[in-house]
Amino acid sequence: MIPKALVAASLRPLMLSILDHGQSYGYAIIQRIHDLSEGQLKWTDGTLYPVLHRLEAEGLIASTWRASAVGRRRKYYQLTPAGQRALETEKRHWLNVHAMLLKLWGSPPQWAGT
Amino acid sequence: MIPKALVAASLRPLMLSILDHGQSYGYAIIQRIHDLSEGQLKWTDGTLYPVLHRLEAEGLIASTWRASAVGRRRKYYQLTPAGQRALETEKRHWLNVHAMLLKLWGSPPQWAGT
DNA sequence: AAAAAATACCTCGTAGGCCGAGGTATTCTC
DNA sequence: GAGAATACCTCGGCCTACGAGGTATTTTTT
Repeated sequence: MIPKALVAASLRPLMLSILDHGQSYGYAIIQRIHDLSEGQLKWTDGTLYPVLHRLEAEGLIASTWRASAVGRRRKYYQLTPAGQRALETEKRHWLNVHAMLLKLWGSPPQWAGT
Repeated sequence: MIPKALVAASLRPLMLSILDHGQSYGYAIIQRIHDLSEGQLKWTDGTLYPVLHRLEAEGLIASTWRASAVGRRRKYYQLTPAGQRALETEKRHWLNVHAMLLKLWGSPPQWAGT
């Protein structure tokens, strides 16, 4: 199971990235995450909704209630321009840290080969 | 500045990876992180030591006090075999999440090119 | 047409962890 | 021997994931 801290760190970038592909709503996002991770990562709605609300409060996403063909109405979220910019920033930060890890993983440990 | 959650998520993998290159001690590790990140990431000792203690309590690293040529004595930490395995697990988890992000970043958003 | 199930959203409390502030011990410098 | 530098440690406040419990609407079952 993916550690809590890593879940926390990937929540925002994943959310913003998913919405960058088009508007979506709570349950669909949970499903999307589950699929993308091939079952490794499971968000619950208790995790998801607070994040959505926080992102909306920050102006990074905007919501609209809309009826669907089936089932009850859904609250669709979509990226705002600020959200697009935030996504770029999140990307940069993630890649920064990723680069650090690659540096460490790339060169073998001191005692390798002896 | 790197977001708190991302700092938290990278703490353990970075720590284990650094020690995988050879034993080290608190202040040196802080310095190493600072260098690796090119100034992006700054750990404080208030962050570092609790993590080191936790890792030691989990048996992933082991410590030995040793005098140095200059300054006061230092507590050197090194990876245990369990730590090596934990590093591999951390790596796997990180790469899992990284793969999810790449999937999302790799294919362009729906409306791209229109 | 009730009752039950399914879909979809929301919120609170607990627990866990970062990290600023404050503290100790040792060595070096003047 | 006073002060600075090095190195380690700890406490408390704050933030956040998420399980449990809750509401509203639609669909299915009997």
